[in-house]
Amino acid sequence: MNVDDKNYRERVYEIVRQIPVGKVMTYGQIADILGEGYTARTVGFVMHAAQTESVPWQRVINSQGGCSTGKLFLPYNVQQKILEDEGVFFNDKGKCDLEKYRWSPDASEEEEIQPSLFE
DNA sequence: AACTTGACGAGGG
DNA sequence: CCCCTCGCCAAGT
Repeated sequence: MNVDDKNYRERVYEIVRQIPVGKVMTYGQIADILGEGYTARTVGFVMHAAQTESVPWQRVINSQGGCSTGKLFLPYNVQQKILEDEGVFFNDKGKCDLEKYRWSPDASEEEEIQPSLFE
């Protein structure tokens, strides 16, 4: 039952570690995968400490397609810079096209083999 | 044990 | 389309 305690963070890290280069996920998206009881705020809180957990924390952005790193911790758009370096394009407003870069774990996790792909 | 904070998000103006 | 408000939850004081 209490499989969670503080292990829900591990679940977050596991999910984030699966995000491929050039793709991103939103806090709310991850919270939704964790299940009921978890919200985007919680995921954001976890990600705050993710930098020391060897996870591609930069691939998690807000639902608006921008980086919420808050300009108070990092010099400035460090996260955006890294993502741009990974191939994610941001417009002059600091937003990227989620429809294009959003990634879902079950999309390539559970469907690891696609028979009809060779049709 | 209560109050405050924060890498969020949806909705209304 | 931008801005403000309110709701949500875990952690730190």
